[in-house]
Amino acid sequence: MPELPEVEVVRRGLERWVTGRQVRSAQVRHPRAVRRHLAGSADFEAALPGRTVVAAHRRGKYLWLALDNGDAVLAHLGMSGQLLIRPAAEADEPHLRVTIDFADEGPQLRFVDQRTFGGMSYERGGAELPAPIAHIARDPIDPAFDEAAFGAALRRRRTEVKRALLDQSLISGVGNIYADEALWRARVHWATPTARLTAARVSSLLGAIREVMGDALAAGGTSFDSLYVNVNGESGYFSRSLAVYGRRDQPCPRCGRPIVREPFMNRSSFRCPRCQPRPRGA
DNA sequence: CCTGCCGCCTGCGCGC
DNA sequence: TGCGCGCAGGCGGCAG
Repeated sequence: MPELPEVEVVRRGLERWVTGRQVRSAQVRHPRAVRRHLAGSADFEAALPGRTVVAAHRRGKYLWLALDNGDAVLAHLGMSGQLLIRPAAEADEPHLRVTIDFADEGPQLRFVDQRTFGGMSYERGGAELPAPIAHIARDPIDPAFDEAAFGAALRRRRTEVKRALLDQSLISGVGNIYADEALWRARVHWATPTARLTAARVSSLLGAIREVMGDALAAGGTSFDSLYVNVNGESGYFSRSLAVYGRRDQPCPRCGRPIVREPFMNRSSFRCPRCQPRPRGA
């Protein structure tokens, strides 16, 4: 379940191992992996040869490789996606979806994705910011993130705070795990109406989001310093330090009360019933 | 425009 | 043992 910190680790890996290299060929191994590329697999494969990767960018959970002609390769890891750097001679992974080879005959870039919620597309003119993600808000560790504008927009919403945190057009990069962790750190109940949040509470919540992501990034930052780029949310490097997510019936690290799991949008929310009491009327 | 909800996918773990 | 089901969940698209 890659969220912002995991995706940023992948971006750094791509920056290190792929920028400056010229593509020789691209192979789509499973058409669903390029379903967002409306022109189809053959068009995706034809667009890449000869192009040189000039940068690796990220916004929220989206990644893109800027190319020397102003175009870009856009990628989203979805639930289970991985971008791997592997020698061409290495055996295929069971869920290998896309392969990109380079003219230098060095290691390939492979997109592996078990559940195929993720995917890639070739975006003409997308080097700066690919059109399909123009609606994605800046993320909380982006220097250009506008805290005041975020607070105002958040409090204008007529919804619950966790729904708002998961809305990538309001703030990007936050998924179910870090939403629960940040809400716990800020002692906010997931169902708190956004309209009822004070500016101070929004500021504290944003601080908690940055903190939990910063911790994750620090923990994960060591795993890309080798010949591979890897994301694996399930066995993730950060899962050990989670306070509430997935910890039903286990003691709250702060007060010891058992963590509760509650249904939320056909999924789950985890919280401490003492530190994060349900707001009146919610 | 705004908000809420569905369905896409696959593997795993559980209960019967 | 084996089967079926619930669960994991980001996000585009659509309904109201």
